[in-house]
Amino acid sequence: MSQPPDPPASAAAEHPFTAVRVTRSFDEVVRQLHEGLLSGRYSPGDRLPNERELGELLRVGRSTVREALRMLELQGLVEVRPGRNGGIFVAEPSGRNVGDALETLLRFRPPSRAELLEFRVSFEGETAWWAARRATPEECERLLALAAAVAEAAAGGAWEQLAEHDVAFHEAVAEAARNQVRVAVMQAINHPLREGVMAMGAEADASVRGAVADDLQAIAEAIRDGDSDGARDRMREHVERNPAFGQPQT
Amino acid sequence: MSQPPDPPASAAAEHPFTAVRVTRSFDEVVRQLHEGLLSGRYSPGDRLPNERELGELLRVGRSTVREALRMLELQGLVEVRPGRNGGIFVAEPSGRNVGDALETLLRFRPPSRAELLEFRVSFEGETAWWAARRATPEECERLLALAAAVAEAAAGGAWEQLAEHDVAFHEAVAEAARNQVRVAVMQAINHPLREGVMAMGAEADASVRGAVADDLQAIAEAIRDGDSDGARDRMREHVERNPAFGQPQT
DNA sequence: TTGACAAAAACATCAGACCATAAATACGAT
DNA sequence: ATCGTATTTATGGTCTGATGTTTTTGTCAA
Repeated sequence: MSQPPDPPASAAAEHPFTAVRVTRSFDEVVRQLHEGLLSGRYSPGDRLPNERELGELLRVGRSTVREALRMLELQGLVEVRPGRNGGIFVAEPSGRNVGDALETLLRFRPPSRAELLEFRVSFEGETAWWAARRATPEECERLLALAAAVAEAAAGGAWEQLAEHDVAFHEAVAEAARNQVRVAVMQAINHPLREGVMAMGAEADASVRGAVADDLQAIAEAIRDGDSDGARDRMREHVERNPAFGQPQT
Repeated sequence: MSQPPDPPASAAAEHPFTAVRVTRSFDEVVRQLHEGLLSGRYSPGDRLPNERELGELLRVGRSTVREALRMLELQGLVEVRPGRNGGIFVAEPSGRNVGDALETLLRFRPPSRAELLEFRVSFEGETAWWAARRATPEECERLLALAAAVAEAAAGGAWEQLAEHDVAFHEAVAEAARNQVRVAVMQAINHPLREGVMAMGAEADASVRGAVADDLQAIAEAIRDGDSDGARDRMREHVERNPAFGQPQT
């Protein structure tokens, strides 16, 4: 987004000068593609002109287009597929990429795990509070089903599925809270968390695993009963007991 | 990050199969550069081999290296400078890029103003709470100075500066809360907010403008006094009174 | 000392070729 | 007709070499 205009960013704030920055042409291509995607002329799944055509339209070389596409791809705005009937497709924006960015940051600045936990305790607690006030009966049912699925996976030792359902549960809570911002943030912090959950599962003993499922069940019930304070407190305890963030190594 | 392994992502979760995905070579280059940067052999500011040399080392063409570099650059891991004595430099990882990613997402899935406001009330309130417990004397001084700057700008009708300082104040609170995740989220929600603040300034009458400055002053004082509950409540009131969110159009 | 100009080192861009992939199509045997 | 295989074709993936642009450094003369 605002990268080209102000690279120094947090630098001095007293001089009215800003670093001269000549726009590289692939940055301009990125900008134009962003505008095109925002214009509403495309829907997720639509195919954009291919690389060669884009180059002609924008009057730039193919490699320039490709460098821009790599950025769009990393931002999760397009998906590129090779082969006949392949091409450049508009993607469904999701918190996924924010999560990837956060994951990268945490990989390169590991000390912030405690910070992430601290944030999650308050954020997820609040989210549960709102979910308890807004969840529809269908959503409550889904939450209970997911809690049950986690219990089953824990009993069966299926770590992968346990992680999958646990993440789904947290995201479902955010959706029940009816707030896109929360959904985005939840997706962002849950993706990097996921491997951590799996790593934990492999080590944790049965009591811990059972506790996870019990926690989720209690949260789901509180949300169903509209007990917002209870949902918040139980979620906070759950997150605190299960930081679930393993070493984000390769 | 985890992009290459599972493009379908949220698809079926019952089969143990994962989509076959041939690794493009620039993805491999990204992976190796990540490893190299994580290895600890480089410090921020160090210069990596130039594009041609990297291509030779990794046995790939220069365009492949460049596509990888665009991604590293977007992730905030390297900085590329042209010219003699230019090259590829290791960057200091920061929450900035997470903020950019979140900003991109919000640009493409604009949340309603109500949703953003609701999130901000709780998020910024909590942030102020932590700031009151952790701010150093220098940070408190900076907060008070920023509040004063806002008051001055409001009195003088300098909307641009008012917005600038207001945003800086909120980010300074996040920094005082000593949590990178909060800083990243704050940066993310403040960027789209900024234009909104300016739009508001042009319309608001003097009393509103003065109230903004008073709010910030009160918040800064509560943080200085270590009154965490007071800081949180005042911040919540401030945000509620000043949603300040224009249309996030181009 | 100053200014103008040339040289050098790096990224930026382009054009074109060729490879790899995956779907569509054609074709031939059953 | 149906199935399986081969060919075609549209697309992205990669490499190469040439050329442009930007920035710093060096040089030389006024």
